[in-house]
Amino acid sequence: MRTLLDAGTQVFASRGYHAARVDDVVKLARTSHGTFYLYFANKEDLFGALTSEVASAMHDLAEALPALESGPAGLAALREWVASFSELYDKYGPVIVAWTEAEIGDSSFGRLGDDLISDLAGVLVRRIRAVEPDGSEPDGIDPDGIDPQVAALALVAMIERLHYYAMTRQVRIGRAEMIDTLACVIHAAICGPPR
Amino acid sequence: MRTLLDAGTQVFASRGYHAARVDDVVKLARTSHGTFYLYFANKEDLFGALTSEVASAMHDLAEALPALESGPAGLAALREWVASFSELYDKYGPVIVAWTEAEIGDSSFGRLGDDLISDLAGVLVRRIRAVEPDGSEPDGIDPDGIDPQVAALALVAMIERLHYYAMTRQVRIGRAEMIDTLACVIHAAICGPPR
Amino acid sequence: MRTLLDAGTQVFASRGYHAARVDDVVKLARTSHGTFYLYFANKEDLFGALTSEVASAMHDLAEALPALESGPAGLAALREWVASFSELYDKYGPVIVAWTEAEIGDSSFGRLGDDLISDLAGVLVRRIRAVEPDGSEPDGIDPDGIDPQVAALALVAMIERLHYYAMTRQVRIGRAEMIDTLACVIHAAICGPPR
Amino acid sequence: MRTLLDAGTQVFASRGYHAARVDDVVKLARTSHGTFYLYFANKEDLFGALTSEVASAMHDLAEALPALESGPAGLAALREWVASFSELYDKYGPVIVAWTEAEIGDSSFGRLGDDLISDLAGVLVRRIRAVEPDGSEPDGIDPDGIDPQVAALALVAMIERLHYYAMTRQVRIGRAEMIDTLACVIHAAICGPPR
DNA sequence: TATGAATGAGATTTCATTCAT
DNA sequence: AATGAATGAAATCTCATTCAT
Repeated sequence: MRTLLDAGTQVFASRGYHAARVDDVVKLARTSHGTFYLYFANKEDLFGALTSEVASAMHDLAEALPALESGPAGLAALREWVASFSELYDKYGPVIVAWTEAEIGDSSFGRLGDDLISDLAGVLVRRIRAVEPDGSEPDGIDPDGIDPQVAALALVAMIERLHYYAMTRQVRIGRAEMIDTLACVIHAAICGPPR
Repeated sequence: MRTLLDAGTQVFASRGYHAARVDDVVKLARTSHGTFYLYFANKEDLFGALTSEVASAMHDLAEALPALESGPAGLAALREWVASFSELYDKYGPVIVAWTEAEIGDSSFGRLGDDLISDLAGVLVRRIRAVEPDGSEPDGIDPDGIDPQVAALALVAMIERLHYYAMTRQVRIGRAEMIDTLACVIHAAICGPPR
Repeated sequence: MRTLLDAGTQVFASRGYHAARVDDVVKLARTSHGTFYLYFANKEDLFGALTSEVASAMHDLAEALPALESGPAGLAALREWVASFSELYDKYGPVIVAWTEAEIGDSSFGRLGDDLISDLAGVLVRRIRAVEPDGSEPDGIDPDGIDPQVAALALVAMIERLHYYAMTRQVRIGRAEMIDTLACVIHAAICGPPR
Repeated sequence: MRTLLDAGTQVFASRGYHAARVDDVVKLARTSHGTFYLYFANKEDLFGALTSEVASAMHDLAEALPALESGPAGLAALREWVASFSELYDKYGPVIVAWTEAEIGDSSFGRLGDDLISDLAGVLVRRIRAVEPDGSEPDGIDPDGIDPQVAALALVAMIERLHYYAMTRQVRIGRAEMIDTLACVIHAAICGPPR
């Protein structure tokens, strides 16, 4: 069972969801087809088990997003959070990558992916609004015509996709540089530039 | 031929590369299997034709990225460019989405996807450097520890992925809001905030 | 297609519906699995094609059941009809036999089998009632407590099952004897004994 | 053991022999696969135990078939016997039904089914012959060209199959009507009509 | 050029049976 | 005696590709 989950993670990571065969998983787990179908109804079921694990970890991480404050302290807190995101991505990256692939052309996974992104974006929107609770002029995001919802989604997109690039592309991106860059861009976008 | 390319675009868009069947393409194009293999060596070949079309359009767009200048004029120019990106994504988005799926676990496609992203990021890096040619203090991206390469990749990630969200998610994102937001965040990140 | 139907008939006849494998059909038809699934969705589909052919032939035969008259002329007409039933059973027997097996534990076939029997019994009931249109004392079926519906069903049961025995058992039953016997028993049951 | 036999009866009844899974039996009996194979060599073995139980009960019933006498007394005795058949069918019907399915295309079961029918028909033939021991003109079955063997088989077919219809079809057949009808038709066929 | 029926390799799925505990 | 996880042979089904017309 655990063996199958682990084997599944590896196979999905290396071949992607669609190209992965139950046979690959079974061989890697050094077990039989019969055993596989004893624990999982099919490939999708195994994948679902993997993704829901990730989804809940991500949900917890989203909740942990700190209040966004101007100044070095706020930036440091944000950098800390981005670092934990990276750590999570290290652990679950392969599954997330396969997930982004699996959901294409298959709505049953699309739902999950949606939830994960929306979740994170939703928390971010609340943090953005908290920056300017009195309607005062914000330094960061230009108030004219910019929807915090869209901004949040854009920032989430950046975080997710840069990690994806880092994991899948041969372009080598340093861990620290990635975290610093993300934290700075997000902080600048929301709280305005360092003064 | 053109019919097959169009049908291919639609099919790859709705089912993804792996789940797409030659049969689907052929039926949509109202032609036969025989004809398909007359023009394309195989499924991959058709897909290659589609992606290289996208790749060259994207390459041209990357080259058209304007010089990044502070102030409203620079922002307006950038917004213009983001708008053309959106337009291109309207046309080629489905292929790009299928591409991101196809390349996972298949190095023959990985190369192309890499090129597209690297291309855009490369041009962006040159534009970022141009902002501060004399090594003077930049207002935007914090000079301490931030690699322009990584920043460029992060911004490209944001652009690409937000468009992807807008295309595939039920989350409705307004076209204008998306363009404004991307332009503002990029501009703020590189040139500093509007003063 | 025709080859597959014929091969199907043979295979269902020799191995029964449940034990029949698509592979058997394909081998006998000297074609491939691919071809099989080109014409039929699955084993059930092929079987459905076979049974509906039988069902319509049986329906026509039921309609041809003659009016039941006392005396040698009535008996002769009945014998004629039973003979046509036998002929039909010669042709479709294997399918009917498989059908009676297939419907067990599978309601989707039960429906068809039901229709066939009900059809025949329904016509027979009308013929029985016609024998005694004025409510006069019938010579055959005892009027006290005997439902013509049940009697009709009983006779249909006898016809069907005796043919089944003749086809599947090693007990050798002569064709002529079978027809004579059935005609006599039915005639006696409905019209009374020969005088 | 008894639990397994009972569970087997239910499962074979509802799904038929071929579609029945050992797993179904084991689950219904609230025991394990291991235990199943402790008592039975395999699925067929369990089925064999069930059918031989039926076969011996049927054999006893066949022997109990009364002498066939003309007149109300003979009819009453016959009705009594048909009633006991019905009772037995109530108990063993499901197994018999599964049996008729199992034997198709599988000679190892065919033997048993044959025996049961032949048994009953054999006794019936002796009873028919007893009606006319001196070769005198019988009132019932027309002596010209009718083989008592075939007639016996036909009547057995009717009895068996009508009970089958009653058990498996939605056509509602009243218990009393069924017994009356069968007794009357058999009696009329063999002993001639009531005078 | 164009067709589409046919192919068959390869993937998925089932389930009777075994065996270590 | 009893268990039930594990097995793997055998069945079902799919679809990219070919080829005779």
